[in-house]
Amino acid sequence: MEEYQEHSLGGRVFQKIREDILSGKYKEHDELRETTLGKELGVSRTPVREALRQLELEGLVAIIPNKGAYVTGISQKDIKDIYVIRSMLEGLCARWAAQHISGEQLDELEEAVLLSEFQMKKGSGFNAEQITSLDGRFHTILYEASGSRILSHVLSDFHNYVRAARKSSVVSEERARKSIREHKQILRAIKDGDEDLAEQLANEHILHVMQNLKKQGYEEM
Amino acid sequence: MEEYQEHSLGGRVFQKIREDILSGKYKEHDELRETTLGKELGVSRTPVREALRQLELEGLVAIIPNKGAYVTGISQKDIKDIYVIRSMLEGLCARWAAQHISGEQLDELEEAVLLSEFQMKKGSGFNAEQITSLDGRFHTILYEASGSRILSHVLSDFHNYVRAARKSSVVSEERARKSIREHKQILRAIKDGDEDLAEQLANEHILHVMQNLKKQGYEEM
DNA sequence: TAATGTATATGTGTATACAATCATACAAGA
DNA sequence: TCTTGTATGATTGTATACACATATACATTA
Repeated sequence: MEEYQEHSLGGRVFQKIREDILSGKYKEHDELRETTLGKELGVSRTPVREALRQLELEGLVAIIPNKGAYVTGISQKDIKDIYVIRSMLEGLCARWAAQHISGEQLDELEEAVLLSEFQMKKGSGFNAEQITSLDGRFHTILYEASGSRILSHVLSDFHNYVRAARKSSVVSEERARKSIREHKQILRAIKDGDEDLAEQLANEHILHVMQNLKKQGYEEM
Repeated sequence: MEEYQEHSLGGRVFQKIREDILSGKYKEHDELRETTLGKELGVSRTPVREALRQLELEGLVAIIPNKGAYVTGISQKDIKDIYVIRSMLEGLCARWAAQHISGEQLDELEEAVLLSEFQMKKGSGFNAEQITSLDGRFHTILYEASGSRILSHVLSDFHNYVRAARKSSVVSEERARKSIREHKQILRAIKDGDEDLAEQLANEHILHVMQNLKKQGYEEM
């Protein structure tokens, strides 16, 4: 389904601009000119336009007809709101996953957790990049396991939104360890088919991530 | 922010195609050819392409590179899922609204409720169109009153998604009456600043809408 | 007959051209 | 000086042209 985003120019332009907005390269109220962006990325206006229209739908860009496209960006409050919403929906997701998950998906979840533990135990290095990626993997599998296209879609969107924030979230090795432990508990509950526990744990897991984020200098939210 | 959607060709094409998918004119797995759509709507391929890319992001269309765009549509299960998710988020929304709502927004909510009651009491006619519109208005104001751009965005999206379903939802005059009464109670709780009650009532309100939907022949979900 | 290669047609992907709109600068008049 | 009108440039909106990918039909060959 997301093939397009990877293979086409327009898709890559979309991802690139989104990345640049989320990472802070383009700041609030910056004007995004089609020709300029096109030149920077080495493409014509057409794919840039398509990307900007998509970004508007995502709420990262505001388009004023016949005038221009302006960065809306994402504030600290937005991130906080997303985590609150996510905590509720990840709970629901875990509950549904406990009902619907397939054997194969269970295996994939196990693998993600085991790989995470392996990466941690490998000690010394503590590859934040890898840990973040595996964390994303765990959640993505969980989304699909919910059996709900809609829920998966929303949660994936949010996940993307806060990716920038998440990078700084797992840098703490201590938090990473706890996070993996929590993943393990969620997995256990889902395996046991304990919906209530799975929901509660997943809910708390996100709240913990949020609390950790606050500690790391996002307290102005 | 949504100016673009109204004034530009691309925006209107987007809305038109979305409407046609949600209303069932285009069915699951139908292929949407750019040239064909362009001819039908009297525009060139360019705005059609932009619209299709946006629809892909919304999940209503799947694009396979160099092949075509296919309708994904929205199943009964999708609608059911949306209502479950909405019931949680509308609860959260009402809670936040109870905290943040402005005097002006309170007035607008009151007005929406009063107009609804007026429409109902006018008896005889029972303008479903009007009632549905006012229901949408009530919720939209509530979304904004939450003070959360993110939450408002998500809920608006869902609202749009199930608009087709909603039309058949309020046709029952009895349900319309109850719905308005529930709106009134939610408004009261928000006015009193009773967050817990507002959340609970809004939550139940959506569940009631869903139950009503089931009664009306969506039981295969 | 079945399999494979080639030609052709259809549709998408991207670039470019042209039209419409908006912003700015500057000049004329009150 | 301030306002208003006009010209000019820049930028977006839309249409079209061309390049590329894919599917289908048909011919060729084993």
